[in-house]
Amino acid sequence: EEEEDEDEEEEDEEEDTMDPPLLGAAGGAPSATGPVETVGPAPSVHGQVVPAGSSSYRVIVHVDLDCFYAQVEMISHPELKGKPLGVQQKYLVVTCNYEARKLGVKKLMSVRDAKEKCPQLVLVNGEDLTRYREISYKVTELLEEFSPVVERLGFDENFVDITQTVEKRLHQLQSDDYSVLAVSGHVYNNQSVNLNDVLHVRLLIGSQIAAEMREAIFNQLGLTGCAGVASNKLLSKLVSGTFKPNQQTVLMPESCQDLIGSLDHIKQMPGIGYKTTKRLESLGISSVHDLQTFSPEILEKELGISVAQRIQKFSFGEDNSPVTPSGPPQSFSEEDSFKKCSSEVEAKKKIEELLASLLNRVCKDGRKPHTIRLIIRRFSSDRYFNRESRQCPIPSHVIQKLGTGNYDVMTPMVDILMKLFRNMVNVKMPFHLTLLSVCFSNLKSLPTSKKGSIEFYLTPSSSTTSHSGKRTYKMKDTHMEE
DNA sequence: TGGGGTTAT
DNA sequence: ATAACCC
Repeated sequence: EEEEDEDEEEEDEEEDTMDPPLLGAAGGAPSATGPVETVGPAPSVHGQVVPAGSSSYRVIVHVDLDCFYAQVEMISHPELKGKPLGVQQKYLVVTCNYEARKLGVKKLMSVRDAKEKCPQLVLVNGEDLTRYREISYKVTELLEEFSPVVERLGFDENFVDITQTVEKRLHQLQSDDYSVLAVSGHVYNNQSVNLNDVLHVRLLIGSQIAAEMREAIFNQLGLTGCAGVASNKLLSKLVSGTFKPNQQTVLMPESCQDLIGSLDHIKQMPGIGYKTTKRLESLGISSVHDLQTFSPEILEKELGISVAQRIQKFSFGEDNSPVTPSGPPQSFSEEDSFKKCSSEVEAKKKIEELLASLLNRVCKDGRKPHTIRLIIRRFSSDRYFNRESRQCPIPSHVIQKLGTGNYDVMTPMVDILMKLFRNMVNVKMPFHLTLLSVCFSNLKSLPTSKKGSIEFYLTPSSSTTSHSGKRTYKMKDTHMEE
C-alpha cells in the first residue's frame, strides 16, 4: 500500500466535455422536469466554476456519523464499549449505541421508557456539548482535505462537493485503467455500473473517495459512519441512509426515481419540516407522488413561490442548491432548560453560568462577537414554539476587553443581559420560565493585517473628497468607535 | 422533547 | 424578532 498523493486542488479549469443530461427520464414523471440539474448563473464557489450554458453534474457525498454522541462517549470511556449505552440530556435519551438499539432503545426516548425497555442501559450525561463540538469540527476539517467545499449539517453530518476532486482523478487515469475501476460499497438498487457512461464512472470514483473519507475518519478519529454519493445534496443525503451502520451507498442516476419513491411520506424528505408537512397534508398531499403531480400554481399560493418550487423539485429528486462551505460558526450559544425559574435572581445566576461558558468559547475562537441575544421559553402547555428573544449590539468598549483576561467582562455583559431580560419579562408580575439561552453572533475577525484593519470597516465615500486629493471614508453603519 | 445550529422574511 | 428548517 502506497500513499496516494492527495495534493491540493488548484484553479484547474476542468470544464468542457458536453455530457448527456443527468437524469434519464426514467420512471414516468408526469410533469415537465425540464433540464435537470443545470446550474444557471454560474455559481462560483471555491473554484467550482460552471461554464455558462454547459450542463453541470456534480458529485456530492453526504457523510453521516453513526450515533455520534454515543461514539464519542465510548472513545472517552472505553470500558463502556460493548454495553448498551445511552446519552442523556435532562430526561431524554437523545441517542444511543447499536447495542442499546438492539434492545429497543430509540433516539429521543424518555429515560423512563428506555430504562423500562432496557434495564441494563448505561446512561451518560450529554448536556455539555464541548467534546462533541470539538470532535465534530475535527471531522469537518478532515473532510476539507479532500475538497474545501464542505457544509456542516448539525454536529454529525457533512456534505462535500467532490466534483473537482473526481475530475482530477478522472484525467489522471489512462484509458486502460478503466478496467480496474470498481465501486466501493453498495450501489443503490444493486444497479449495474456502466463503465462507458461518464456519469457512472464519476460516481464510481466518488464512491472510492467516500471510502477514503470514511477510512480517514476512522483511522484518525476512531469514528465510524455512513456515506452517500449522488449528484446533488438531496439524493446524497437520502441514499446515505440505505445501509445503516458504517456502510456507504452510491446512487446511479437511473435509480433516482426508485430512491425518492421509497419514501413513504413527504415528511421524510429533508427540507420538508413539521409546518410544511401540515400544510401539505391539508392540501391532500402526503406521498411523494402526490407532491409530484400537484398543481404548481395552487402549491405556490399555499406555500409561497420559493418553498413551493423548491419542494416540488425535491419530489423529483432535483436539488440545485450548492454545497455552501460552512467555515467557522456564525454564532455561539449555550442554553439550559429546567422545570421552573420564577425569580430574577434565579435567572441571573443561570444567565451568569451560560455567559461564563460562552466567554470561554468565544475567547478560544479568537473572533469577537458584536451582538448578544437572550432567549427565553415561558411555561405553557402550548408545546412548541414559545421562544422569545431580545438582542442588542455589544458596546465596543466591552468587545475590546473580550480577549484580555485582565478585565472583568462578566459584569457589563450580565448588566446588558439583565436589561434584555427585564425587557421581555415583567419581573413585577409572576413568571415561569423553562429555558434560558445566551447567544453571541455577528462575529468579526480581529483587525490583524492591512486587510483586516481600518479600511475593512470603512467604505469609500464619493460624496466627499478631501482637498489633498486623498479619498475619504464614511463609517459603515452600526457600532464602531473612533 | 435536548442543546445546539442555519437561512429567510 | 420571528419563523422555518436541520441534526
